[in-house]
Amino acid sequence: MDPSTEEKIKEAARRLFMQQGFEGTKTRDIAKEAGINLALMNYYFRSKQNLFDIIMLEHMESFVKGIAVGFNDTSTSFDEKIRFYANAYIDLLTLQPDLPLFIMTALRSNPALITERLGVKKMLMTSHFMQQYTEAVAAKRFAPIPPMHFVMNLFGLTVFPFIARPFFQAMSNITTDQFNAMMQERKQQIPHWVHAMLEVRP
Amino acid sequence: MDPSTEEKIKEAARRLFMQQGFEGTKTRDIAKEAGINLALMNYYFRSKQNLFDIIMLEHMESFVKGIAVGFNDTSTSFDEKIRFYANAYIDLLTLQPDLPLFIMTALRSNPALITERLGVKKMLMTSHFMQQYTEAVAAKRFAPIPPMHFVMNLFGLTVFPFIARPFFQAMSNITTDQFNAMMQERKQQIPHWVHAMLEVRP
DNA sequence: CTAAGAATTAAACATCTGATTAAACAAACT
DNA sequence: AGTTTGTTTAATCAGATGTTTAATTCTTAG
Repeated sequence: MDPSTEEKIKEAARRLFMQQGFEGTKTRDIAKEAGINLALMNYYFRSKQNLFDIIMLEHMESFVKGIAVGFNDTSTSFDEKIRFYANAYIDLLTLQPDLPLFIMTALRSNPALITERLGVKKMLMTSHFMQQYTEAVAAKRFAPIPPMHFVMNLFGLTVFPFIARPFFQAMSNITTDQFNAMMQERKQQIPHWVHAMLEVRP
Repeated sequence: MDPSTEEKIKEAARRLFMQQGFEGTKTRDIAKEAGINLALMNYYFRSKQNLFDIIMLEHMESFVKGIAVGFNDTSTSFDEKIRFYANAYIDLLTLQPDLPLFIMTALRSNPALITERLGVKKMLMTSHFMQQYTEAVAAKRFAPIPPMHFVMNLFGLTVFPFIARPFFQAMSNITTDQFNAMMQERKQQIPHWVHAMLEVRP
């Protein structure tokens, strides 16, 4: 069955907003991409801004949830959580490589979005994963790296290659397939690298 | 002495393009921010696109040069180069925190820019720094991490916190001053972390 | 079947936007 | 002085852009 008009608009808008941003995407582009009449965008979503907000919030949720999935599973070890995270998140980003840049650009013009709508702080900083981390630091099994630095490192190792992909592709002349293959390798390596950092003695 | 009209336009455009992107910045915004008549933008720079290209290339140069400065100094050791890089680059990004997002957004819509205009590959991948790296790997002093993964890790640890700053600030409720203080700490830590990763045995 | 409601369309609208023009003004030169 | 060259200004233009309207077509409940 064909997707509904409403869904066709959303799909087209997702693609275009993701690639070209809010101002770079024109209502007529959305209509053309969705194969619908221009007026239907306003009929179903009232305004371009409203459509953008809806899509933005959905993406932000999947971006944050994509990180946090598995972080509150009390049955897994710290190492298992890192392995699970790297796997799941690199899969997500391989399917939606423009997601981080889209989110960060939107947050630049409206930093309050993430504070208001989502319990990011609670979801991540008070997660079982971070509890395990701080316990291990307290027990001196890990180097005393402040939690926020640790989180920056973990996310940076995972997300940054996708944000700077054009840059890295220019540096190494690799195809997108080869790039994706590298990201698969990182699934295995990131847990090792993170583990090594946690052994650092001050 | 007052900056020239041409320079006033450039300064205003730099600020606005950086914060709001190309389409988000209107020619009338630039004129107002620069305190000049609307027509002068076209008089000095012919078109908004041309002005953007000029600014973009300047920023891209400082972004890439900012990385590569010190990478070809044959008198310094590998460790010294990493320490120098972390220091210099975090200083640069503290002064221009929106630079990476600006560059990456522009590269998304025009990935060829970086290939055409700048010898990134040569500047980084064939640098003295990377030679030292591959030699150390060959001599089994470092773990056999492919150079591109190593570069992704090094840049990711440095640049990603600036790109995702709104995200991290929401997570930890810190002020911009506190964030900058954390970045200063990373100057010291990143060399240690990178070093630890290079000890990983497969 | 048919009337009411929902969905779709082409056209129009008001405003915005990048760029140009012609005139006014200023500075430098002879 | 007057002339030329470069700079600035207000007004204007043509096209783009987000949204609305009124008419038309499609669906569906009675």
